[in-house]
Amino acid sequence: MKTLTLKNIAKKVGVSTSTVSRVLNGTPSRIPVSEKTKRKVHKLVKELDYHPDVYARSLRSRKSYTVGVVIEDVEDPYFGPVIRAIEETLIPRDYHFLVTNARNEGKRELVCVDYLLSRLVEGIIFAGTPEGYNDEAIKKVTKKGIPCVLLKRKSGMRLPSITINNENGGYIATQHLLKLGHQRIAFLSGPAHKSDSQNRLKGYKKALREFGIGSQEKLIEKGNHTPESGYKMMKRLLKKCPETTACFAYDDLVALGAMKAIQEEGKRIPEDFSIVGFDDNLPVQYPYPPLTTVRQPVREMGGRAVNLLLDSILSGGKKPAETVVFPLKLIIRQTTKKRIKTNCPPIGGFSRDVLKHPVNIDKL
Amino acid sequence: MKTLTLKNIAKKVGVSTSTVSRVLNGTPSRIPVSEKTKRKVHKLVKELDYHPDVYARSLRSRKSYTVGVVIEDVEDPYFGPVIRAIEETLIPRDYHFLVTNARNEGKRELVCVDYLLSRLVEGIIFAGTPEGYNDEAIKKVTKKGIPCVLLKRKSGMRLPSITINNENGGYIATQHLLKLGHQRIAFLSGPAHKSDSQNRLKGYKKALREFGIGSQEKLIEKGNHTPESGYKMMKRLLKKCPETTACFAYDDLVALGAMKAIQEEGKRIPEDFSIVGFDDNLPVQYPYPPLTTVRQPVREMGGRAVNLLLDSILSGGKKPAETVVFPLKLIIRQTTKKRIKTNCPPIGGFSRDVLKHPVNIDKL
DNA sequence: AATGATACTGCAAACGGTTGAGGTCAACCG
DNA sequence: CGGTTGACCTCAACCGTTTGCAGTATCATT
Repeated sequence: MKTLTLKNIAKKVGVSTSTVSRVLNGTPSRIPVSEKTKRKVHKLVKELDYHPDVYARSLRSRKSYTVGVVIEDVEDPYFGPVIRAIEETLIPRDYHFLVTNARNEGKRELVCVDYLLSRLVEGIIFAGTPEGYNDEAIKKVTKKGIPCVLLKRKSGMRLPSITINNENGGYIATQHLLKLGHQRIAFLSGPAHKSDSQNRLKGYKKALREFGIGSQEKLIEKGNHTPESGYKMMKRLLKKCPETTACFAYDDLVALGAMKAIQEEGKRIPEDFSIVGFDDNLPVQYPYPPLTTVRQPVREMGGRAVNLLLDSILSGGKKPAETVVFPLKLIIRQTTKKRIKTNCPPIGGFSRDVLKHPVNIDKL
Repeated sequence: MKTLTLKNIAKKVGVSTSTVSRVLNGTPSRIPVSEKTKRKVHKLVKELDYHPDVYARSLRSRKSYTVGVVIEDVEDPYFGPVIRAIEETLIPRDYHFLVTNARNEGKRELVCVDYLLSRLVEGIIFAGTPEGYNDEAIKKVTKKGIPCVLLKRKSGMRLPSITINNENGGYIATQHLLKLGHQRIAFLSGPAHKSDSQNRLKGYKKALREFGIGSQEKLIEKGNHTPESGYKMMKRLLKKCPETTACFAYDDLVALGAMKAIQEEGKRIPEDFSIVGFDDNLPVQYPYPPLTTVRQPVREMGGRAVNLLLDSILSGGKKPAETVVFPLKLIIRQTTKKRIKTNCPPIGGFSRDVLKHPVNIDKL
């Protein structure tokens, strides 16, 4: 079977390959093609189901119509929806993509990038921040003038980025608990050096302040973002401050671990203890009880990353380094509940309404 | 900056491009190259960090050194490790891969396959069985003489396949519960028409039979593979047969939903009720309590799929349609426990030891 | 010494497109 | 009517490899 080429089409229509090519590529270099030939070519292309050869095309034009994606870790369920979103946004814009896996190792990003560059990708999305990351891979790419977009990827470089408002996330989570009447609210932090962690903590503190409750150092536990860590943190916390009735966890996995510790200590969720997570990955919607959490609009974020990148590619990389911050949404499920009043006096001894200024309960 | 090409290398070494090409490709068509030139070329290639242009190479040779992967649904966390495993096995064998997402829609497989074929992939792994699947996509590929491997992909075609022994999985899960002294053991089935479901059920029945306990229709619930379904099945079950003390769930998600129902009904896990799941996806290791489950060796399966495919490609597709069945392993965590004897009489009224033959307790 | 085989190496034609530099023709301008 | 313009189209070079074919040098064989 002969392969179907431009030449075949050209011969059948009765024009040169150049013309057919120009019809197919929307006539670059301002050379017009008559409507009649256009129609004839398009008709035949459709009839014969002709698709130009990717390799020939890219060899000549030195373009790949492809963008690369460096995923922090494909085994992390967080990135499934990211990939899906990227795919869904890219295809309609006539681009394709190449996924690579940094395996959660910063230095593997370089391997990924080398591969992508050898494939002549026209842009790269860095999705997520692997451990031990640095900017080497990103620099290598930008140095070649290839546009990058950072999606939840930390970096010291000024580049278009997609992020979330971690502070606001911490704020709405904590506010929710406060509105339910909780006062002794703990924060189970992720890695202390991570900015995510720091910002969620900021929001947590801000909410407490606004409700006239100062933050207490002893209610803030530090760990990392695993269930084991959540479990340990909660164990420590309950030993130290058994009167705690609620907590905001760095993320859903931490929350899952914490829930285990809470229930092990004989407390019921949410009757005795309320807990809020962060992320809302699919699988955490169904532990018992289903987790109240702060949802990231992952799909939208992935889509936006693609659009930012494509705009940058198509405009010749002359776009400013826009940073898009996505809003977060509290998803109320069944791990949070109104605090049952006990004879334990409220913190500070007076009601919220009376308070005008934050009080640091450490001093009381 | 001039791009580094074969010609540059050739000129510097003082030979023709043909020779350099032959050095790099291990002399096809049995044409020898002197050791001296080989050395010189290799040295220079390393020094200049030359990598042949993928597009030129593929255009000329009509080979892509690439295999395609059709993933049932990238959002399903099951496939993260699959992708990782494929990657890890492929790279050392000097191949690359292209991932496509069937989005859990059978007919989208065709779109994926078309894309992969346009990229001249040399083989395709079908990972997972999307809903509404049929063999059209697979047929399209095999018709072109391109090797396929099926990884947990159902199909009516005789092709190299990677599967698990579902019956054995059902067996070891149920056996575990039986050994703990449970007798009224339920099975929360997945979609009844799925062979996975049927085979796990078979194993379940077999174990019961071996322990001298017949299976009871009323202890078998039918649903699909979601937590919601697990929740509903368990609710129904506990209403119908409150004396049930254990269950084997179709998969981890079903188990998660079931756990919710169990705990809502005031039963403790595992003190009052034991439960075993299936799959052992990462995120289910940390609900409260951590789930006892049947683990699939996903990594190994992915790796094996790649090796099967590559062998088939390199041998020119003359390999037989081998089917590899992977063993399953029971991972005992904290949702299963020895049954506490109550005054509820054992099924059949006599002990296990006395029984030589299976008894259908429906008849008792 | 002529012949043949063997070990290398180079030439040049592909592979299937893209694209800049003309070429033709009709319409339009002064 | 000569010259310019714009629309439309073709020529042919080129992208960076691979590979069939042919060529040369070396060496053993008869």
